[in-house]
Amino acid sequence: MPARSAEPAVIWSRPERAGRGPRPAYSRSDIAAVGVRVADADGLDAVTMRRVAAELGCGTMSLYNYVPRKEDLHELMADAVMGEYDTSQPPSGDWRADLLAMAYQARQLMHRHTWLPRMMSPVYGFSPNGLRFIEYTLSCLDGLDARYGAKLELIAMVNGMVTTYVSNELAAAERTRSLPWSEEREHEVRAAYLARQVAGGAYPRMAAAMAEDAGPIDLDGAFDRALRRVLDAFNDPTDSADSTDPAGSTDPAGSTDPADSTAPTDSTGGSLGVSSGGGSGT
Amino acid sequence: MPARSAEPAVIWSRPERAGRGPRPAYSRSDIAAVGVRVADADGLDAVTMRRVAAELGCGTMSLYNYVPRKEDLHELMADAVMGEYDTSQPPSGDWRADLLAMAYQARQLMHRHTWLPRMMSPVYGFSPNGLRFIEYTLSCLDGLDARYGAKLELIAMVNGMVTTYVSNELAAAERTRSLPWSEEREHEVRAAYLARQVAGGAYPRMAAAMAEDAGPIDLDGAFDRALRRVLDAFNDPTDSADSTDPAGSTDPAGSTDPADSTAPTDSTGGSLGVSSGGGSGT
DNA sequence: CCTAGTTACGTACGTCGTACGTAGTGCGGT
DNA sequence: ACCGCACTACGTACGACGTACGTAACTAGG
Repeated sequence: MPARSAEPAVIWSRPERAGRGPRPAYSRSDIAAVGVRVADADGLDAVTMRRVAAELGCGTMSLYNYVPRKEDLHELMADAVMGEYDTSQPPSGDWRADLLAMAYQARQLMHRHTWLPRMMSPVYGFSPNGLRFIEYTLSCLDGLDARYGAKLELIAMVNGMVTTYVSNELAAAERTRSLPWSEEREHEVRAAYLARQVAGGAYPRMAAAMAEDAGPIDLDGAFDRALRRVLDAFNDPTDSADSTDPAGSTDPAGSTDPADSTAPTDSTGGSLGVSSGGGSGT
Repeated sequence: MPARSAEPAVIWSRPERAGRGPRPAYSRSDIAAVGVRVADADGLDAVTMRRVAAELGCGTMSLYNYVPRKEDLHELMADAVMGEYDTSQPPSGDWRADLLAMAYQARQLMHRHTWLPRMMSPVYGFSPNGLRFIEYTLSCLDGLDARYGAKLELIAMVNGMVTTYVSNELAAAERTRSLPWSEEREHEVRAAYLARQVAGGAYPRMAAAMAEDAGPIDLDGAFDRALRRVLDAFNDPTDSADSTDPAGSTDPAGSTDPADSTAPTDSTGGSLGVSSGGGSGT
């Protein structure tokens, strides 16, 4: 990836329409819609500047007038699908129920747009529809006695769990299709490997797990219970140290890392939100 | 990405050393170590076949003798860092405490290798160290009366929560450094945008959140409590519908999606595990 | 010892994001 | 009115990337 020139701003901070030149031929939502359509149809990797520009009906480089970086295209897409959240119903007064309902909405959203979990990443800036989502979710939490920072963290955690859960679901679903070498062959090879490893006797429990008849685990139920528990955990601050205690309870060790347990400061930013990019490091 | 030729197998199913030709100059762990080193130093995106081959001391295409696809390189890397799990201590007998300890180990692991969360994805096949990790964690759960499928799901859920949590942590940490345009400028622009949005009055709660003095939220504590709750949730199957009930309780709606609430079958595969790739779609 | 299968690796193709230059366009200020 | 400039449009091109392919060297099993 070549060096970036300038222009720090998140895309939302630049106006969609500049005053001076000829009027833009396309709107942001046009572009976002194309991106979403391509991603839905052929996967996130198919969303290239060239492809989107072509489907939009313009030259590749013209797209850069609207979207300075590909990352911004992703942000547009994420914002677009977050517009699908239904925030019309007023909060019921039961914040647990409302948050759970939002979680299920998120799950459906990710089912409709399976590329969404891949770009779920906490990001500093919030998109318009992201703000709308957060504001609504916060309104669901009005009955919860906590600081907004904590509420945002709760929302982030719930969103993260949904992402985790849906990722598992989707991975299981994807596995059954879209193998170039037929599902059986793939399964066969992997199962053979696993069986060989397990046959050594080093992994008796894994062996038992494989042998287990695997009646349909109530995945939905498990997810539901876990979610409710997390929600409850933010309500009453009872038992922290239940009875027993692990090696280190609240924050064991943590020495050799950079940026270890430091600084949960600045609670408003970086809590949740959908966006892309995801810093590589350095 | 060009078309793939053949060879379905996961990398672990091919022997490291073939009998016939000259002896390979490097081992898998050599390669994995280089990949990890590069990723730790310069981010996951810096892990290219060329770079790794160069640092390894061989031509680019020679690397393909060891690693048929870049994805497999990632798998090698993931396996390598999963080898850092300490599974030497026998389970204490308190599975909650043990699982919590493993969660903290995972957190530290992701702090040491910040690229790890990005390739955390449930995958069908398990790497050697992944198997070791799962086997050990399952042994921690010996005292839990549940099917192995459920236990694997629990492990997956905990891992997912850790990933979510650490991703949040890292995003907050990364935000403060590694901006090409100086931190202040970035913050300034984003804050300006956010303030402008919020100033409209459409997002009163977000405004309040921003105005909040943001004393240090007990992020660690919140995570710890949430984790413990989830763990407890898998123990006693009491309250599903606590008192109130959201719009849809166990599985609301779910209509327009492909692969909606179907099929949690096959519990042994696709539960957890570290790997890369992550299907794009289609 | 032979030969078949491996390792080593340079070259090359197709793709990507995107910097840059040029030409055309229409609004804002005078 | 008009003029200038900021904007749009977009072709070309560069430097990555993953990796297919062909060739030369090598070594273990027959």
